[in-house]
Amino acid sequence: MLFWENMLKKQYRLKNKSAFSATYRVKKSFHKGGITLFAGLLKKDENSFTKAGFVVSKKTHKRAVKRNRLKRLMRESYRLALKSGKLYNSQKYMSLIFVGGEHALGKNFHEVQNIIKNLLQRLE
RNA sequence: UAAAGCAAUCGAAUAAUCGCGCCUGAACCAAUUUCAGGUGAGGAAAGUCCGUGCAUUCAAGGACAGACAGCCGGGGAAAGCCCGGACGGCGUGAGCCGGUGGAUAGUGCCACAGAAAAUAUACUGCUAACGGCUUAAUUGAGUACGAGCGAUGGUGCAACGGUGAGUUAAGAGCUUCACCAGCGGUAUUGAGAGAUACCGGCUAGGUAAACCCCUGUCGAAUGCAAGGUUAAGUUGAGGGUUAUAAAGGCUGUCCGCCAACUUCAGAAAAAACCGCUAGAGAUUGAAAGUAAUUUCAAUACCAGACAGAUGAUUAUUUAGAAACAGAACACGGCUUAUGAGUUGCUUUAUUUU
RNA sequence: CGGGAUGUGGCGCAGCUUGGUAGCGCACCUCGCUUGGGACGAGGGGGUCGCACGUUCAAAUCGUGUCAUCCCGA
Repeated sequence: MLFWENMLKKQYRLKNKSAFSATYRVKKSFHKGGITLFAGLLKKDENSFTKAGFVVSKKTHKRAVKRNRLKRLMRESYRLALKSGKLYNSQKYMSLIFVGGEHALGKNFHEVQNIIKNLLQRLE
């Protein structure tokens, strides 16, 4: 389980456009507190990494600083969840996308962390 | 002490734990990965309002359009840029603001009101000095017909210089006078925009952020998702390429120029690398200049991503809780947003000496 | 990153070119008609013209700046 220590380096992130649209096409989503979680297909190869993407749309807020802030909080929450092993069933999927909405913008780190944790628990 | 004005500066700090992009080196090496070290957002990175570099395509050249600038001098690659000055406006003041050529080149517009809104004398009016007429019969009285006048006119942002006197039949810049405004000329002064003084004639409405005129400047289009390289197939190869007309392309239009057609083969999507950061740079010092700025010397190399790196938590401190805000090819400006402070100079008011 | 538009009563739109009165439809209020309601008829109210500064005698209209929204291209 070495890769946990190095999680969210470049190769563990969801990157290209086709992978994003493929994940969206599954239409498996959960919503809580302004954050929406999209999950992709189940893994075919157990050794491949689960890739995660974080999205905050420009329509959510105009200022780049506030969008970046929410993205960083979501990424940090996911990283800490990985580190402590509280991933539940999320690693069965090839890809995960977290989409930040308008209601999640004002929240601090602990609130975001609880939301992410709750979303991960609901994955089957 | 209080309130202001201008200029400069700063754009949270420290520690611990967990993390990220890029570069260099080492280990293992096919790639990955690991370890160590270095480095890692702004004063506005923003808005994209101007101007450049750079790149590609087109362009023989010319004409007309078109765009931009608009007091003077200087700086600058250039700029709706900067500095110094002039003039005008605002403020008790320190200071601040100004797209500031031309209305005598021409055209247009100036609602309502008002006689009239720009060729003033059509209208309302004033005048019996002069001519005429009536009366009386020398002088006088009447009459606005001729003639003279431009003062009077409930307006309006604005009424063809203003106020006051003199002159007159009534009147008037009427050159008769005083002061003021405006125009022209001369002299002095200044590098110039201008300033000051004197003289002259007697007067010219406003609007050019209405069209426009004048002076000056400007190859055009597209923007790093430009554009180039890697592997095959990012189209290529062969023939034709005379004339006229229409459509098309080349710069917005025209002159002008290019090109047109056909045959064969091919045409799914994505990726990596270069461009990509050594520069109209940065910091420090010296010199020239009122300043903008320029020159010289020294020092160091200081983000380069591509779903896109600076974060999270805890503790302490200022102020228990820190503003506005995130590089995406680069640079010079402008504009806008911005918390708590600090420093220097200056002004006004009050109090004390 | 680049380009183009639009902001006017509660809603949807005119008016801007050529500057002087802000208008239309729906909605709202009152009255009439009706047993009552709707429809219809008559009357009425409601607008900082996104915001700020400027030009002008005068600005929704002209100029500059700014804010917001929408669309398009790669």
